[in-house]
Amino acid sequence: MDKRELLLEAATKLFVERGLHATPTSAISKEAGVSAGILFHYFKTKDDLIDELYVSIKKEYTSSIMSDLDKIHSDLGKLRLIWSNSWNWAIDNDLKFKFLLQVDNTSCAERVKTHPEIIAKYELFHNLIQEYVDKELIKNMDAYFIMGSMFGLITSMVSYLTQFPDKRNDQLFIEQAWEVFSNSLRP
Amino acid sequence: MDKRELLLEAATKLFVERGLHATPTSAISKEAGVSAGILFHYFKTKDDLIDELYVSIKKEYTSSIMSDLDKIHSDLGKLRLIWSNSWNWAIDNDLKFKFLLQVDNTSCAERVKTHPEIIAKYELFHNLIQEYVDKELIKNMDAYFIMGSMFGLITSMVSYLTQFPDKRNDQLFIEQAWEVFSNSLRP
DNA sequence: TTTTTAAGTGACTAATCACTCAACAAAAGT
DNA sequence: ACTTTTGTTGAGTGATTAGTCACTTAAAAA
Repeated sequence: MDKRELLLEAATKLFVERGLHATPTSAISKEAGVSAGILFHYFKTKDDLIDELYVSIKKEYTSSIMSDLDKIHSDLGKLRLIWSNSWNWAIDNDLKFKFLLQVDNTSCAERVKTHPEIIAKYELFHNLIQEYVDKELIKNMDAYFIMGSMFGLITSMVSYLTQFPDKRNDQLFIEQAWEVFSNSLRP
Repeated sequence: MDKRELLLEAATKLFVERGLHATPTSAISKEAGVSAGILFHYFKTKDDLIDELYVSIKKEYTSSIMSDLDKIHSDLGKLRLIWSNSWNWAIDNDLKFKFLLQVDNTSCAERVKTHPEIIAKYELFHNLIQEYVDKELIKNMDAYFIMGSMFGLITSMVSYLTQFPDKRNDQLFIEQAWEVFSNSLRP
């Protein structure tokens, strides 16, 4: 078992449960079942661990929302796939998603948001949105604003589905939620 | 000058700048220009300070978004006022808003979300939304889902306006943003 | 085989932290 | 005037924490 990975997993769990400020490194290594010292072999400092964890989860998220797009050929179909990819990933990885929410609005996210690989993924997403704007499939506004609105709606949907898990398989609900989302972007 | 208030203000600033986990109580009292001990005269513990800060800001926010509603008589006008109240408050109080974002997704928000005064404000808001749903002014979905969508969109709009401040007075932008919002709720 | 490099341990430490407390100052009561 | 209550200080304390280090084990490289 990769101890680095064990540490990242343990950190995710504890950070979400207790918050960054209430999770000592000793608790992380204990939860991971490894020695206290090894954490500082893989990560220079605690902040370094937080940064790397944030980057790796952000990468995973941004990758997963763009997956299987090539299998869909209609334009709105692609948008709907991104939408469902997003909330599906968030629900399947709720600890990771909660960690993202917690750190996204934090100063330590600033340190990290410039990471080239993450910027690249966002550019990809941005270009796709811009394409839709150009094709007049969605409202003619700044693509970054539209991306933000998407994330805002997806985040609130995920929070709702976390609170009411039985809605996850409620096709009527899913369809209505999609309508809320797609109506908001309609030109 | 009320030292309790000075402490809360200093805490807001530092928590947003450095994060909860990197802000010692000593830094808070220093920033507030008061002695280290007085913090524990007004707040039992550091967590208590965080809780009280969160509650007071949340109260202020929930109050302000519902203000002046009685001056408006058309239904959609009221909804639009809530919408603009929200992002105006968030922009005028960006530190406080950032603090809310940071703590909202945290385990320590759980401790506090049950606060009766906050629940009361949300009930008020919830009832208004439910009224709109009943009048078929907005989509027939669970009012809590709709509230969540509203907050999601408002949050993303505020983030955007924080990044591009010159858009704040761009009437075309404001109007389009309102359309995004109101379209999303259209029945 | 021998040497070098990397992975891993856990007791240890220096620094930091949340929080206390004895002393004092200023109102507020009486 | 005197007493009580409340606000305020900052040095001090014990506990906790991030991070180190001397050392062990394992695996590559030479």
